[in-house]
Amino acid sequence: MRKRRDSLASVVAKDLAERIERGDYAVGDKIPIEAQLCEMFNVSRTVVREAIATLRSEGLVTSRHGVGVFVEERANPALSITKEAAGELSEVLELLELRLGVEVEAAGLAARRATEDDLRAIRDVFDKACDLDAFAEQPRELDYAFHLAIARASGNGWMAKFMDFIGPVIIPRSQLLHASQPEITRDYLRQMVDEHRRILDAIAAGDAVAAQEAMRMHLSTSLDRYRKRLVES
Amino acid sequence: MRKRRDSLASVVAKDLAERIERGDYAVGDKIPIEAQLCEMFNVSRTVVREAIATLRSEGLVTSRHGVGVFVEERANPALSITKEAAGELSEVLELLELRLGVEVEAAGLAARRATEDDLRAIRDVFDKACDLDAFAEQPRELDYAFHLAIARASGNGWMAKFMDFIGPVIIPRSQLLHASQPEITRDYLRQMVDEHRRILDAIAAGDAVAAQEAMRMHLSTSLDRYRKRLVES
DNA sequence: GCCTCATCAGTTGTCTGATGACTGCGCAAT
DNA sequence: ATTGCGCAGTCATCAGACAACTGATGAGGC
Repeated sequence: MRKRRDSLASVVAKDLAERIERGDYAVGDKIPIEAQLCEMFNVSRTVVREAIATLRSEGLVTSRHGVGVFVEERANPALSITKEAAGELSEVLELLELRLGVEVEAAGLAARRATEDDLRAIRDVFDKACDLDAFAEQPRELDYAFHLAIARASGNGWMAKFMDFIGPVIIPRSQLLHASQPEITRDYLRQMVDEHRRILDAIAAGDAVAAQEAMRMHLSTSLDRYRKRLVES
Repeated sequence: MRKRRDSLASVVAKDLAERIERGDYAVGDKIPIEAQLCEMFNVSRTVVREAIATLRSEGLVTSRHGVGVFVEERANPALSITKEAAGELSEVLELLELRLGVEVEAAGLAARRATEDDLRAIRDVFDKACDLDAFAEQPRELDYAFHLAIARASGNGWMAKFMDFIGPVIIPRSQLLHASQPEITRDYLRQMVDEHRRILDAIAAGDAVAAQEAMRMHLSTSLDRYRKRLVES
């Protein structure tokens, strides 16, 4: 009985998207004209147009003025993180696992490819975090900056983009997430710096395997901390 | 003099998005009501509503019926693959590197967590590809299906989503990409089946390290094939 | 004093009808 | 055969009205 929850426009958009995905309308096909859609869904043109505006912004269709609306070959299934998903602790855990895979590889590539500039950038961030007081103030931000610098040093644009992508989740702003995060002690920070140093050294030495291992170790530790947190709650 | 190129709605949407990104309206703030926006941009309500529908679908704002439209904290810088990027061979290469990192991890997780059903699903796809004639007909599709099954077996939703995400690039439809792909010989298919078998066996045996290594080997091979192709062209 | 609930103003959601703008196609003129 | 024109189909935009929802205010009962 919760039909009021979703607006008509979004219902129509979802339905249309489904039909397109299902292949009812093939790529390149023209979908029914506005008037027909109005009749199909028993809604006004306003609603239909808003629904199509949504699909268009998602790249599922394109409108051609005076001609019609056509199904687009969608090359962007847009990997996106929704708030709800990011709110679930278990989802954050899974995201961390994904991140581990990517970053281990990034560390390996960085060891092979990092330029002098890349290394300097990584070292800069690392040095900043060596000051435990500064590190304690922005633990997540500095940690993230370190990892981002490595992703950049991998010379792989997608990895850098990927880190941008999950950044907002790693540095959570919502209270919910903060509450569910492990507490940060002085000892923990020291350990972090140590782990960072191992990664940095391996990359600087150009030892890809060692860099991968160090990164895996580092992320596994924080993954375990989260896991413990999860079973506690 | 290109004013006719973009629809009013998209112009308004872009402008509003810019203002939001720029911080004119802070997260949580209510943006001006529809009537005011109409006045600001000198457009009708239809246009404003379509623009807002776009922003909403992008997660930049949320509408609350009877209250207003509010700026969302957008946690999705939307990792998306654009057509142009996917067209560049070098970009495909980098995407493959990213994929390698994710899939190596997925294989390891699958070895630890795969259920009976998961294993059956992987084996089904593998068996299909064992018939070299069938494999030759849809080499990329079957290979992709195998990898997708493993990602699913990892028990990590994000990894499965990630594979969905890059699927369209791995199974390219555009002529451009096909032309730039390595040619597929009978020998190559046999080798693929062999590599797949190693991965499958390791996962079935629950040997995470072996699964990771097998997967890394498998993807490295195809990465090398692409690299060779790149220097040739 | 405090709680309950009806009412109201403000805002988004939906509907309707009309007009403008653009495209593709056929047809006529050359 | 080519060119140009007009027409029908379709999307884009406008204008106005009403419906539905929310949050705040204030009246009334306890």
